[in-house]
Amino acid sequence: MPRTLITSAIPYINGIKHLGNLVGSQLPADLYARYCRARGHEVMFICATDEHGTPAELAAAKAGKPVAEYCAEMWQVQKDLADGFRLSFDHFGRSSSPQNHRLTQHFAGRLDAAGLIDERTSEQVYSVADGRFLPDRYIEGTCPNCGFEDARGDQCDNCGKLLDPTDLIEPRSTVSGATDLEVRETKHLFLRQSQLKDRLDQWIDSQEGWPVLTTSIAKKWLHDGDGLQDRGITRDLDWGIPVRKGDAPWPGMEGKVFYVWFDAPIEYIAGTAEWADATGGDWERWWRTDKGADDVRYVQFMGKDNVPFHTLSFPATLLGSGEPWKTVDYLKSLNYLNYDGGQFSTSRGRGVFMDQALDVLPSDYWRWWLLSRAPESSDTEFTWEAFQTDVNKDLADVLGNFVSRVTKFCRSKFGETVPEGGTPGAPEAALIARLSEGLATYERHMDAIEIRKAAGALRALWVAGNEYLQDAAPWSTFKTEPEHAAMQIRLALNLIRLYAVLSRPFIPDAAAAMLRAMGTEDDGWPDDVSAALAVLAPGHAFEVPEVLFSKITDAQREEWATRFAGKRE
RNA sequence: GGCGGUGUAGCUCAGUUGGUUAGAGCAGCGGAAUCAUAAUCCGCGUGUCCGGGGUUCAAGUCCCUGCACCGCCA
Repeated sequence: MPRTLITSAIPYINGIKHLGNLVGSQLPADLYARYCRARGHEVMFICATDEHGTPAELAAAKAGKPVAEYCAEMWQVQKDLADGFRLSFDHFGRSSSPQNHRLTQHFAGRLDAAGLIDERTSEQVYSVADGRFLPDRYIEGTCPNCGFEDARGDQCDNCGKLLDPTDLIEPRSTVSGATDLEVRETKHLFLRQSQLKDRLDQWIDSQEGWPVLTTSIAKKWLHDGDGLQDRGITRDLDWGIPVRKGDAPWPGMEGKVFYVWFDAPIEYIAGTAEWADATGGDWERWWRTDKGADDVRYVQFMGKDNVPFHTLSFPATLLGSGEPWKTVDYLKSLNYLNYDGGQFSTSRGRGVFMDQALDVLPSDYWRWWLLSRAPESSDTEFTWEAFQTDVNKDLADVLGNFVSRVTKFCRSKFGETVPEGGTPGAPEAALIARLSEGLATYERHMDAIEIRKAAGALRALWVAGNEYLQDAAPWSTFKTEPEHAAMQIRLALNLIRLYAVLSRPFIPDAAAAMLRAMGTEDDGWPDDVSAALAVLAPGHAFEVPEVLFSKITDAQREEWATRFAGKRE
């Protein structure tokens, strides 16, 4: 049995994610996980919240809560939303877990033992009133270049000039507004990625068939300018994983934590360990090639902004450890989803956020639209007009109506059982041939994680059913040859079950409703279309389901377009 | 400023390693059917493939250059 390890980029703890974030990693990862399971793979699908760092601390402070409490609450919020979108994680972990503490410290210790860690001293701005060092962008002041009063320590938003925090006139902390800032020396650990440049380069060259987007980004970072830069992996913060060398203290690094980008990807492994601790499973057989993971295929999903960390930083950690860790085999990166001519904006509340989306429509609507229009080769655009017409057409008209017309016709002519009689002929053979070919196409695209193409292939299968029905015209044959009509409609009823099975990765709820209506639990992936279309035998009872997808009206569309146009607090 | 991406039918986008008359879905127009959520099915596209050079027997597909939009970085 093939074994597939799947991870989705882990969403930051701070706030609810929008649809662009969702379609960038979690949703396509879920599609693939569901597909692999349906094809009989042993699947481990891991996601988590990314909880460390300054933004989390500040968000907690704003909410008036201890950061640990804030994170625990927001984890639950994100978990519930993930459930709402039917994201089928085997485990949804937390980067703040004890497992991740242990593993992160372990990796740091190994990297140090391999001579890949440097201690370097630098100067950073310290806020006496806040009792902490401030990252550059949390310092504001007057721009020395243009006089803009709210320039940040890294750059002036008004004139665009790049700044050093010490350039600012009358600098202040954005955390507290304090002005008693001073420059202090501080020591940090650096991962010597530059030492691993050639190994990483080779490793990337050895990968087959990665998307151009992925390799071009990685190659750029490897070869651009002075090449791959060493990276600071610690910070002067309270909230995070304490710097330790494995189980031992790290002299001189007391009170410091690992940088969020060092510990976040390690949470993929730690999340699996969390799963193991919760279920009694074995996480090492997914991650250690010396302990059973050598036959695992590991696939990662992420937005394009995360590519450097997954092609370089995280592999540097794994390879640099000198231990036989499983590295990614295929990395699926996605572009951005834009919202109606601009970007989604968390701060301005522009666009649709996960909670709002579920508020407005069932998850299948979103899953289908986002996946079937996934931003694979370029950024893509969400508009309410497109969403309405696409969803109404694909889901309500083509698939939903097929289920309706078949079940209702059968009920009125034969009752709510699969009718018997009649003999399939050439049109039925042609349909099966066409479906077999279409199924192969669908599988090929899904195997390759070509999401839009897979959605198109699936839709084509739905269309094939409508075309068959149109040509077969059981409403017409029923008048003269009722047995022939019975055969035709029996085939059509079986098509509903087949569609449920094949569509399930995209629209799990609707698929479950279809199976329920067909009165069957047989959801096995079809090896043979002909056999799959004979599962529901004559005499088998079914029910006419509720309308699977009601249509989005113009009034709804207009209301939503207005509601989500922007300015949420 | 540096880097990367994008620019293909009204709209959203496909177009493999350059190779027959450039495609899909939606929208639009015409028709068939009436089982169905007025849903379905069939037919219909003379597009400067952003502009300009170049390489080639052959370029949307490679090279140079210009323009436009987007993003990232310092």
